[in-house]
Amino acid sequence: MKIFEKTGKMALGSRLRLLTATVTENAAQIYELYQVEFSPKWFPVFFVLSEEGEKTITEIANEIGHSQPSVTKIIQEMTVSGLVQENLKSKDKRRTLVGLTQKGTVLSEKIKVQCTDVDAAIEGIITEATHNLWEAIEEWEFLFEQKSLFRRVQEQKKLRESKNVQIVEYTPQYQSAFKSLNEEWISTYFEMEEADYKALDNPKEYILDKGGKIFVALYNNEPVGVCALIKMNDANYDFEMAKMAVSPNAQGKNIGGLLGQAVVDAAKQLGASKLYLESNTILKPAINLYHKLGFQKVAGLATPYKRCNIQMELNLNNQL
Amino acid sequence: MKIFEKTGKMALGSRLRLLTATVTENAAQIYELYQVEFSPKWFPVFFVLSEEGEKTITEIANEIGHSQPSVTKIIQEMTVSGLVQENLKSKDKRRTLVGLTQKGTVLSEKIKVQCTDVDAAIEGIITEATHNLWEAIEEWEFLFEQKSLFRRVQEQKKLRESKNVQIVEYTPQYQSAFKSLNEEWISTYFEMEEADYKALDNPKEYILDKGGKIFVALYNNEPVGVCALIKMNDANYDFEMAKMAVSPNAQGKNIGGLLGQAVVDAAKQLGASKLYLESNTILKPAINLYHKLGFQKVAGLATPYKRCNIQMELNLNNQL
DNA sequence: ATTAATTACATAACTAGTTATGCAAATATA
DNA sequence: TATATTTGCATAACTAGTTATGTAATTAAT
Repeated sequence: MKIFEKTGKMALGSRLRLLTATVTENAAQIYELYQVEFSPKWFPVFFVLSEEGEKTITEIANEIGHSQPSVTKIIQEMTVSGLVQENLKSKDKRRTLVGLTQKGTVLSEKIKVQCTDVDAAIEGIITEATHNLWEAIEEWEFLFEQKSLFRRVQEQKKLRESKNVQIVEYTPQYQSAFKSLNEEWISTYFEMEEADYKALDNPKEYILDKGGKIFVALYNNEPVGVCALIKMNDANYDFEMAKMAVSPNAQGKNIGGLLGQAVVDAAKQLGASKLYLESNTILKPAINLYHKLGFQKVAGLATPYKRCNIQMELNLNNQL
Repeated sequence: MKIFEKTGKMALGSRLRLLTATVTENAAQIYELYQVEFSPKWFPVFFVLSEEGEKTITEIANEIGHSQPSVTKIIQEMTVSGLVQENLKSKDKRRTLVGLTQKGTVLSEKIKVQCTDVDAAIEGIITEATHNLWEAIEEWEFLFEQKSLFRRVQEQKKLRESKNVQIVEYTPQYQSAFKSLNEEWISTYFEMEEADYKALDNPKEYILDKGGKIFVALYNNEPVGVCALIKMNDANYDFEMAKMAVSPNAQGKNIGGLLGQAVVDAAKQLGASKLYLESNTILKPAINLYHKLGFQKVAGLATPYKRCNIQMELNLNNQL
C-alpha cells in the first residue's frame, strides 16, 4: 500500500489490519489445501485443547487472549462439527470442562503436519526478509505492555507543548493573572485566607521588594501559570516556593515542572542554600511534582495557613 | 502472549489480530487525548481527502485498500459529523465527489499536529527496539504480494510430500497398476489405441526385454505413478519416454517430476544421447513438466498414436 | 438507435471479534 | 445461617470490516 508511505506511523493500525486480513484469508485457503474442515479462527482454542487436554472456557480465553464470549462461540461451533465435547465431570456446576473428541484428536495429528509446513514457509520468508516480522511483533507486544502507545504519545505531546511554553519574569501586566490563577485553585479545594489576599493583592510590596521573584508561564503568549519565590525570615530557610498555580486548561504540558525549575534556578542564583514550601496532601499532582524537583518532607514549622498539612524542603547545596 | 511461543508461526494471523486490536484501542484513546471528535477508522479516508482534495468513493477505496462499501459507510458517518460534503458538480451522475468541509479542513490541521506526536512516539519505539515492525510490515506486504503465503505453504507441502515418494524399478507385481494408471488418463482425455494395449498388457515383452525400463512411484508403498523408458529403432533417438501416468489422488506431490527425472537419469546411465516423447497439447501440466526436464519441441516424425499432436526431444549430451 | 455490458454507489447480509448484562452456582461475610 | 459478593458461562447488542447484490447512469457493441 503506497498510501502508508505518506500517512506516516499514524496509520499503523490500519496497516496492521490489512496485513492481518491477507494472512487470515490465506489461512482459510491453506486449511482447504489440506482438506481439513476447519475454520482458522478455531486454531488457538484447538491448539490449547490438543496440547493441554481439558480446560474450562474461561481458562482457554485467558490463555489465548480472547474474550470469554468469543471462546464460548468457538466451542459451540467446534461442538457442532464434533471436534470437542463437554465433560460434565466437574464438581463446580458453573464450569464446563471441554476436551477434544476422538475425531478432534485425529484431526490434531493432521493439523500438526500442516503446522510444520506453515512453519517452514514462514521460516522461508524470515530468511528471505531483512526484517523479522514475527520477532518484531513479539518485541512490540512487550514494549506496548511496558508503556502503552497511548502513554508514549501523551509524553510526546507534553514534550512538544512544553516547548511552546515560555517562562518569563513577572511584570505588572500579569498582576491580575497572578491573583486569578491562584484564587481559582485555592477556592476550589479550600478557601482564600488572609495571607493569600496580602500576597496576591500586593505582589510588589510583599514579594518582589523583599528580594523575591515571581515567574509567569506563557502559552501562546497567554499567562497560564505562575509561581513565586518568597524571601523568608528564618534561620534555616532563605526562600519559600509558594503561590504556584497552573490553569486547568493548560494542564498536561509540564508547566508546573517548568515553573518549579525556574524558581529553583532563581533561588540558586540568589545564593540560597535551602528552599521551603507548604502544601496539602490532597493536591497529589503537586506533591508529586515537588518530589520530582527534589523536595523532601519535613515537619513542625509554624505556618499562617489553615490548609497546610505538609511541609517540604529542598537542600540546594546537595544538588550542586 | 506466552501461547504464541508454543503454537509456532501457524498463529501469525491470531497474533497479528491481537496486536492490531491493542493498537486500535490505543488510537481511540489518543484521539480523545487531543479532544478531537474523530473515529480512528476514519483516518485513512480523511487523510486522502486532506492531502489530495476531492475524490470519488471508489477512488478513495482503491487508494486506502478498503472495500467500496466500507468507504461509503465512513463517508456517511463523516458527513453526519460535518467533516465532509458531497460535491455534485460532476458531469457523470453516478459519481459522488466528496471533499472536506471548512470544519474538516480546520480539523486536519489539528490532526497533523497529532500525527507528528504519534510519529515521534513510534519512532521512539523503533529506536528502542531491535526489530522494526513498521519496516517489517512493509517488507512482508511486498513478499506476500510476490508470492502469497498460500503458495509458499503449498510449495512446502509438495516438498515434504515428495520426500515420502519412493521411485522404484518395475517388478511384475506392478503390472496391473502400470496398466490401470495409464488407462485412467488415456480414456479420460482420448481413447485407448492398439499401441496402448500392446505395451500395457505386455510390459516385459514390449519394453523391458528390448532394453527399456519402467519406474513406479510409491506413496505410502502404494503405486501412484508410472513412467517407461522405451528403446527405439531410430537413427536419431535411442529411447522414448512414454506411458507416464500419475494418479489424480496423488497430484501435487511432484511425482511426475520425480518419475521424469528417474527416466532421464536411467537413459543417461544407458548411454543414451537423445530422448524422444510424444504428447498432446491439451495436457498442459504434462507439457510443462517436459519443458522443466529440458525437452524441446520437434516436428515431423511418424507416430502410431492418433492423440499425438506434439513431439519433443531432450539432448542428453548438452546436459553434461 | 437499440441493446448489452460496465461502472459507481448503496444496501443487505454476513464475519469475527468485542462489551454489556443476566442468571445460576459457589464463596465470603455478617 | 442468611445474605452479599464473586465466578463461570450464555446471550444480546454492538463494531469494523467483508462479500453479494440491486439500481441507475454511462459506455460499448451490434
